[in-house]
This record gives sequence, structure tokens and C-alpha cells, in this order.
Amino acid sequence: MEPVSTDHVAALRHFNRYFTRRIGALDDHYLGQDRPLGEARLLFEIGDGVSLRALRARLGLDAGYLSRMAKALETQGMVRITVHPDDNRLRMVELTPAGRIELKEQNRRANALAAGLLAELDPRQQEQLTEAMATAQRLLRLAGITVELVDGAAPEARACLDAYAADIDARFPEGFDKSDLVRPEEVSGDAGAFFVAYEEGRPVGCGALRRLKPGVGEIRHVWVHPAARRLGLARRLLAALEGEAAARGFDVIRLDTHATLTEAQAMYRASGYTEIPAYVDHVYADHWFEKRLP
Amino acid sequence: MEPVSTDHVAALRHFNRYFTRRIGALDDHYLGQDRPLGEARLLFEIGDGVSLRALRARLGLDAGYLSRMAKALETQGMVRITVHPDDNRLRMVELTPAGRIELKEQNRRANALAAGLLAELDPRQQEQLTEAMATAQRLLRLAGITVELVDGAAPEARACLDAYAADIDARFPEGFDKSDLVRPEEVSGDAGAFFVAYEEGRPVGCGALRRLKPGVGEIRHVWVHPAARRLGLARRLLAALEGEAAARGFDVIRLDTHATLTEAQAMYRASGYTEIPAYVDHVYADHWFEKRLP
DNA sequence: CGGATTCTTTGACTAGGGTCAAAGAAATAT
DNA sequence: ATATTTCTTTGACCCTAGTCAAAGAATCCG
Repeated sequence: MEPVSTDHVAALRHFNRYFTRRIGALDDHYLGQDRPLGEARLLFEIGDGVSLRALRARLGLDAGYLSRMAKALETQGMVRITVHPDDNRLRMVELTPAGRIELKEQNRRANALAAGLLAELDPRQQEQLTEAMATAQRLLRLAGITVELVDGAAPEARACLDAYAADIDARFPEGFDKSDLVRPEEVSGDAGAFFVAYEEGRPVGCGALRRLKPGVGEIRHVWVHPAARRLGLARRLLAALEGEAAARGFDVIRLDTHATLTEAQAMYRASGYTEIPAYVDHVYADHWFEKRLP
Repeated sequence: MEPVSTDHVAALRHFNRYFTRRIGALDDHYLGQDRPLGEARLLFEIGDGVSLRALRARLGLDAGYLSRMAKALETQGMVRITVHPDDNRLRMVELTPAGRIELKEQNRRANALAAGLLAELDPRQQEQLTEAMATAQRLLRLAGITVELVDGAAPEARACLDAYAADIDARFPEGFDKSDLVRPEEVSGDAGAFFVAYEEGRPVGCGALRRLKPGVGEIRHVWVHPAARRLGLARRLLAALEGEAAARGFDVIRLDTHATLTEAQAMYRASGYTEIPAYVDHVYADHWFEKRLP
């Protein structure tokens, strides 16, 4: 947790007030042009055939409420409701052609609204606005991500490692074999630690710390979900791992990485790691780094 | 109207969706902690004694709806409703001490929420976020301002000129006398033009164009409300005036300005104006500029 | 096979947010 | 002084958004 100046708090609140009043309110308005907002949102979320069950989970709606809204959209001719072929309890909802047209129209209106707003700005200003919003969004996303210590055997931990494995299997010319992953017991309890980063409840990154030998820890499997890259999350994970290593009394942290992962190497160097000779024979490593903890 | 790339439209909509979902929704939540949102908003808008009438105008509420909400707040002990001393039809609403405490608490909660969000970012990132939001807000404000041609005798035109006069009266060491302002007929119809910039319906800037002699126009009284400065609005006003001058067939535009208005001089130079000798004897001028229209 | 679970539908109900019109009280305009 | 306008209150409504519980149908589990 970092200290927060009241100036920044005031700035965030000020922007929030301005933005929701100026833009957010407009948005609601266009969406619910000729249809209640709930139905409009639902229409928007029905891509190409979803089950009511999935919609309920995704939008967090009450079963009865959803059932009624779906039926309303059906009588309006916007969607078709069918029984799931394999499970007769489930209902599938899909857009009719009319629904698709309606959605497109909704989209068109929203675009026209945004374009009308932007048209008052010259191209350079438009560019600046887009860039400022991208920066703000990147930082707000990062602020919403929490890094938590979990058990190495926890399902999210394994899910992250599986995603990590699949990810680098595609990137390494020689592929990647899962047997190289840390075993749960290596990164749990006294043996080590495992951190998972969550964004809105979903795991979007991980990192493992294990004891290499007395006083020496090893960081492994620092991974960030493709959709959460370029936010600065890897650094946060690294900081969490280093903090944990310091708390466990390690003096030195080591890690290895692969030649193809150039961004990772740059990050390690920028974080105070220096390249060292091979300290362990990992199949997939060809660069080794070390950092002395203060 | 500038062309708008679909990329910028998509960026704005994307940011909007993300922001309203992540931050806007949260905000609503805190506000309506133990009180309906409408009442919470009302409580927020009652500073130190407002009339129901003013609230109605400001928030665009139905008279009946407002009346009931105010009464609800009164029975909760949050506000006191009194009769306006000079007009017995009007009701004045003001916060009670309890209302003030409640409002402070509301504020504290909102601040805590924002601070909690920011605390995940390091100080440099907080700085960046604040700056990005300020940029975005500046540009969104500018995008929301329209510049319109109005009659020189229109009340908004005169209101702007009065504000302009008061403004520079305070800035010029020698003060400023209103008799130097353009007369309505000089900037109306065939004689000239008057532009007013509106932000959310309120005039926030102006600029006048009048015929000096055949083929030569003069720009006068370019003014921006203090709350709308540093947005780039003066340039927009200038562009509108120049466009109008070109449409009227002027070849040359002239203007004068005062030594204390250094920002204005910088803007004129940047916009292609060059300094010339005095072309007219204005009491308050000591720099004269000219621009040849293409 | 039988019981538990899952998924959906239906009925009943609530609160919030808001509109509309009538009417009374004051103030303003003529 | 009268008519008109302004401001507020009140009663009667409406819709949206949502909750809760019961019940029926299908599936899953042991």
C-alpha cells in the first residue's frame, strides 16, 4: 500500500463526477432509447447463442428477472429462445436477424454520439484525448489488480501455470514441457510461495518463489495474462516475490529466463538483477540473473 | 467540424464503458449507502441555503418529486425548510448540523474509496493518472463547448462584454471604461459579427468582429471566462472570427491589445498575426497586430 | 432406481425514481 | 382590483429494476 495524497484523491473524484455526468449519462440515454436499460444491456450481451445460465452468471442477475426479460425480448422479436440440445433444462438465447439489426442501430447511435463529441476537436486534440484516456485506463486497471499469496496447489495457481505453460510453449521454438513447472509442494508453506494477481476476481498473473539452498531463493514462472500485459503488473509480482523472499530471510534471489523473452530480461535488469553464469541446469534457460536483497 | 477517425470513437467508447463500470458504479454505491440515490444527490446539492426553485432548475427535477424528497430529508432531520423572507411562495432549504455531518461522512466514504483505489499505485503512477485525467477532462470540456454567432444586442453578448470589462478593469493598471466596448449595432448584421462560446448552455467566452474600413476587419473583445481558460477556447473563437471575416470578403484583420495581456499577444503571434504600428487610437491599446487572410 | 441438484418459470411483492394534473397561496402585470 | 403567472404541495399514477419463494422439469450421483 502506497501513501495517497489528497490531491490525487480529489483529482480522481473530480474527474469521476465530471465524466459520469457528461459522458456516462449520455451513454445510458442512447442505450435505453426505446427499450428499458436492462433489456438493452441484455441484448448487448447476447452474442451468438448463450445459455440463460451463462448470462445469469456473467451479469449476476436474478433467475426470475432474467427469465422475464428474455421473454420480453422474445415477444419483441429480438431473440429466439430454444432448448439446449444436450440438456433440456437449459435455455439457449440467440439474436434474431431483427435483433442483430437493432443492435447495430444501437451501436451506430452510440458511435454517432461519440463522433459528434470528438468532432469539435482538431485531429491533434483527438489524438491527445485518446492517449490520455488510454493512460488513465491502464493505470486504473493496474490499480484494480491485487496480488495475493495463495497455496501452490490452489486451482487458480495451477490454472495460471497451465496458461503460462501453453503461452511459452507457443513462444519457444523448442516448445515447453509441463514437467518443468514447479510442483505445488515446492511453492507452498515453508518451502516457498506462490502469488496470484487478480483482476475483478479473475486470475491474470502469477509468480513463484522457492528455496534453492539456504539463504538463496529462486523466482520462477512470472507470468501475466496477455490481456493484462503492459500495465506494469510483472513488476508488481516481482516486488511481491522479493518482499516475500526478504521476509523469509533470503539474501540472494536468482532466476533464469529464455533468450526469446527479451522484455522479461529488460525488466529484470531494470529491477536490479545482474546476469550470472548458469546456477542450475534448466532445459529452457539460457540466461541467468541474480539480485542481492538489501 | 473536424473529421473523426473510428479509432478515436472506439477509444472513447471503450474508455467510457470501462470507466462507468469500474468507477461510476462504485460511486453510486457509496452515495446511496443508507439513503436513496435521489435524496443523497439532493443532500449534496444543498449547500448553504438554496431555494427549491433553484434546485429544480439546477437538477432538472419534477416539482412534485423534489417537494417530496425535500420533505423526506426534513423528517430525517437532515435539512430545514423555511419560507423565503422576500417571497412567500419560495421555500428555502438548508442543511441542519446533522445534515452537515452526514454530508461529511458521505464525503469521507467517497474519499476512502478513491484513496483505496489509488493506494495500489506507486506515487509516480498516481501522478501520471492524475495528469492523464486532467488532460482528458480538459479536452472533453473543450469538445463540449460550441461557438455560435449571436446578435450583438443579445443578452448573452452583453453579459459576456460586461464580464470582459470587469475582468480587464481589474487587470489594467489604469482600469477600463465600458464606453470603449463595441456598440451592439457595430457587431450585428452587415456591420459585424459577435460570437459567443457556450458550455452546457452557459456563455463562457466571446469575440467580436467589426468592419474597420473596406476590406479590413477588426477583431475585438476576445474573452474567455476564467473557469474556461487554458482549454484552447480563445483559439477557437479566433478561428470562428477569422472564418467570418473571410466569408465577408475582408483581406486583412487587425486587432489591438494591451501590454499586460501577454498570453493574448503570444496567441496572436502563434496564430499568424504580425505586429504593426498603431492603426487606431484606442485608449487601452499599446500593441497592434494584423493578419492577411489567404 | 431414488434422492439430490440444477435450471427455469411463475406469482407475489417491494422500492426507487419519476410524471401529471389539480389546487392553493403569493406575487406580478395591467 | 383583477387577471395572470409563479411556486409549491398533494394525490394518483406508471415503469423499471429487482427480490424471494414455490414449483415443475431434467439431469446427476450413488
